[in-house]
Amino acid sequence: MFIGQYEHALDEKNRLFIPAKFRHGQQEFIVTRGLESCLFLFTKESWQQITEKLNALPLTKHEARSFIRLFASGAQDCEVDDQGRILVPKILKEYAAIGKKVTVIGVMNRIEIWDTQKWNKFYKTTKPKYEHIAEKLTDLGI
Amino acid sequence: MFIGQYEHALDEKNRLFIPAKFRHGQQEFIVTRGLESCLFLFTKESWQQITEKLNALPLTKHEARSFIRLFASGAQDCEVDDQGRILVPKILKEYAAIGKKVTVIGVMNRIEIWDTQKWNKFYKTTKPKYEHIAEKLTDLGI
DNA sequence: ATCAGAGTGGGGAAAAGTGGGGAAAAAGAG
DNA sequence: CTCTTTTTCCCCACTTTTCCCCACTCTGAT
Repeated sequence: MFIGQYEHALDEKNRLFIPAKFRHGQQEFIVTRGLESCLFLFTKESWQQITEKLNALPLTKHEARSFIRLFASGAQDCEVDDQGRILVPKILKEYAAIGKKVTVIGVMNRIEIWDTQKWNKFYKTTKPKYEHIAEKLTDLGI
Repeated sequence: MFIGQYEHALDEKNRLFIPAKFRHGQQEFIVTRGLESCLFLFTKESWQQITEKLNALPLTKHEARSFIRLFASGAQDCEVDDQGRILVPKILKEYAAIGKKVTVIGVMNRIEIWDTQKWNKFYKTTKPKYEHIAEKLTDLGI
């Protein structure tokens, strides 16, 4: 279960540090195009689960096929080096419009990689909604 | 069940003492961004319950994705050290604008961490309302 | 007075995080 | 196919943060 938020810099060699709390032993991740122009990072296990779910989708639908195409074509293996970093593929870096400053967040079964500016913007606009839903949760006795 | 109010200082290493009455055995908590810019501290068990309820919430896909993103990104594991302290993550410290003096309160199934100044302000403005609501409750036989 | 548990503070080792050099491998040009 | 350029990877050196441990104070109970 990945949770938390971290800021890291992408160095000139496009290497990104993966926080120690996200690694716990994992030597390898799968990166792919995410939603809202961020990148998704999966462990091998959760990648497996997702592809299984995708395969269960009604493939006759044109939309589903297109989605899987983009999802799979953007995916790539990422090895973690001895310093705990991965190399961000150029294509995905461009897709997510990642600059020098990067925000890495844990979202339960996946890790997301955001350009820090974009993340801040997303955070700002989504926060009011968040508080609204959070109030609902506390009303439910949480 | 957490009740009570305590004041503690955050030391230079951002460590916060958790009152003994809040610990009873717990070696680990989950901290998250709370409402009214304080921090929530959950036990692992109630965290589990929350994530389960989250999945049951009737939200549109996009809403759910955004909410889980904010919720998970604001959360973090906190181990209690041998002295009964946790390390407050920098990002969350900034979020709650916590200074040197901290007020820790028990709110039933969660603990809340407030900057003492903020807490006092909140307390002052809410107290009259509290008495008002309390009167209503006594009408109900409580 | 003594003791035990609660609460504070700090030193120092270990781990996390950062940056860069240079070899090996891959890609592109002629 | 060969040579050059770029990309990838492995290694080393360094800074910062986190964690573990010890020592101390304070308060209340016996």
